[in-house]
Amino acid sequence: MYSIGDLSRQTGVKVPTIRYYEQMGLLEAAGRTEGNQRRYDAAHRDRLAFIKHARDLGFTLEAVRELLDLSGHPERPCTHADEIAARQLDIVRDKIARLQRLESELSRMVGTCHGDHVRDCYVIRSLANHEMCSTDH
Amino acid sequence: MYSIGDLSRQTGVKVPTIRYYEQMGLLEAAGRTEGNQRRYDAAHRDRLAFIKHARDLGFTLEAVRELLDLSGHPERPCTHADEIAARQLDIVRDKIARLQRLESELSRMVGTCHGDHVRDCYVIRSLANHEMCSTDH
DNA sequence: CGCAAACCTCCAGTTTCTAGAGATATGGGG
DNA sequence: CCCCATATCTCTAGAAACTGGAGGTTTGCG
Repeated sequence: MYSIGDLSRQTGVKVPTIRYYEQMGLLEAAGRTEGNQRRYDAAHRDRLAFIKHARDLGFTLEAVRELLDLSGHPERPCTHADEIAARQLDIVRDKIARLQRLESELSRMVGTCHGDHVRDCYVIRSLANHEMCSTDH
Repeated sequence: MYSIGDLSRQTGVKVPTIRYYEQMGLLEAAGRTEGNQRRYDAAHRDRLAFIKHARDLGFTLEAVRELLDLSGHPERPCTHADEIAARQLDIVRDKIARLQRLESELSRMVGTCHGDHVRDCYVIRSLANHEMCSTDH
């Protein structure tokens, strides 16, 4: 039996976040001690590790909820889980592409401050003037 | 003189967001008509375009505030603006790196569903079992 | 047994908007 | 000159996913 702090240390999920997940119905409410403190078992820990892992991968809580639901029904076909992951992959790829465009624009800005004054500053000027951008955003 | 809707169309910033920026002190409060509607001029439009551009580049409103402040003082040295942009570039590069790790893990998940049932599903299994990951996160 | 650390609940704040309700203003057509 | 659709006004609440604090109770070690 683990306390909420034990669970937090084992999974890397902060204590208030664990309570938040319980409140959101993602993590089953734990049993309590006589003094009303939560006590968890290994099943709770595994489920929380699953949630943490999925969150680290950028899944929304809504997607995590679906995934958890699926994992509780091993007899169902797994196309749906694959779909969720594929959707998430699309999102991640899109984010990467957009960030790379920003990166190129920002790196052109940085270190190009030759003038001593803001009036000549490339950073400020290129923010004020969208025509200086090569990419669209 | 532009109405708030004109300004919105010209800059691509939604109407409630313009009001929000005014409330946050990023955009100077516009003059009003007799009937209490906001009326903007070209200076407002340029400033809002600046904000929009910086937000698109991922700067926080706090950073935008600093940048705007700097751009209002052309006589100051521009090292600070360069620093802000450099910090942002670091953040963007870090995000890209982390997203690329996620991308490789997700792409290993997707399309590997050979079993028909969730019990055999790679997506679910790899979420439940962190040891299947090659990268750290 | 004493006491510090951990735990409890409840509520507010974070960030950056976005959306709705209910009321008023504007501007073009008849 | 009036009508009416559309735009605008203010105010408030909600979204997402937590995070932090206040004020009070429980645990467990020495």
